Amino acid sequence: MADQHELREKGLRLTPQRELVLNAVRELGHATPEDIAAKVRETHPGINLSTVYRNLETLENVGLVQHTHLGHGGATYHAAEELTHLHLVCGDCGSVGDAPIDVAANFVQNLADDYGFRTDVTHFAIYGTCAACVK
Amino acid sequence: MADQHELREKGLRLTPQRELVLNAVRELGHATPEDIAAKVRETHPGINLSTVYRNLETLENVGLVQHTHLGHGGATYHAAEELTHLHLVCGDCGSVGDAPIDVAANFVQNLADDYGFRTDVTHFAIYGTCAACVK
DNA sequence: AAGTACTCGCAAACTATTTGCAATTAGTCT
DNA sequence: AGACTAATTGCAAATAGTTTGCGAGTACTT
Repeated sequence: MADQHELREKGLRLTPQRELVLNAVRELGHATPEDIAAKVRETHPGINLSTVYRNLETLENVGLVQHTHLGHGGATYHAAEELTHLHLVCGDCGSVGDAPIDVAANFVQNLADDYGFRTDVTHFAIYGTCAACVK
Repeated sequence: MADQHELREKGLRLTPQRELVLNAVRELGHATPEDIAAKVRETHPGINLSTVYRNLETLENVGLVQHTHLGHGGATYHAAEELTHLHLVCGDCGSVGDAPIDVAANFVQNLADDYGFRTDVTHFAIYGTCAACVK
């Protein structure tokens, strides 16, 4: 298992709980820690919420998952492989749409040229009003 | 006082506390509710933190202030008049830089054209690595 | 098979924010 | 100026989300 390799390199283990958390993140796409815990509990009811938090942190350090801020408060997690889109959060209806990173290419380039800032557009959501709510 | 007018229109009052909160937001630029409470307490020690929260909410409804998400968890508040720049948050050193909205004009236009999404670029921070930390 | 250090579950601690309620007060009316 | 009414305040307690200390358990190394 490839995941095991990423972990062992840093002296970490691939425990059943850790694997379950990772799989849940991969299945769910966008998910809060609570969502992930709920998913894992479907098959493994005993898992503790703090274990989910700790494993998300660990998996993020190793580079297997990443988190994004979609709204007020909670972060949501993604598998690192799937982080190829940015998030359009609608302030009116709360929906979360996706858009390919390309639409921001120009913007990212501007920031790099003018400010030397290397942007990660996927980390924070793009906030505004979706097409449905604009009308 | 112009502020009073905005408030009374909706049946709201301009109390000393509310005025202090608004002035603090204007002076501080970027500030968390805690920062604002601390500022207000310099001249008015008795003010309660929940009053600050309630007034920020009220002032936001009226349109005198707005909030932005700069980091994990906490929101930061700005006077509405000053919301003419976006925030570049560095994930390494935590610094917050500013950039004029213009650099995002192109990006915003893309989202409008392709997705009908009306973007508010100032609401969430732009996350990445600042020039100093890149090197 | 045994040892070591990483992990787990649990409960309690924390941080940030919100709410209920009784007392107070800004703005309106007379 | 004085009275009235609904908005607002302070306080304390509640809530939500996340983190931490600790003893028991266990994955991986040799």
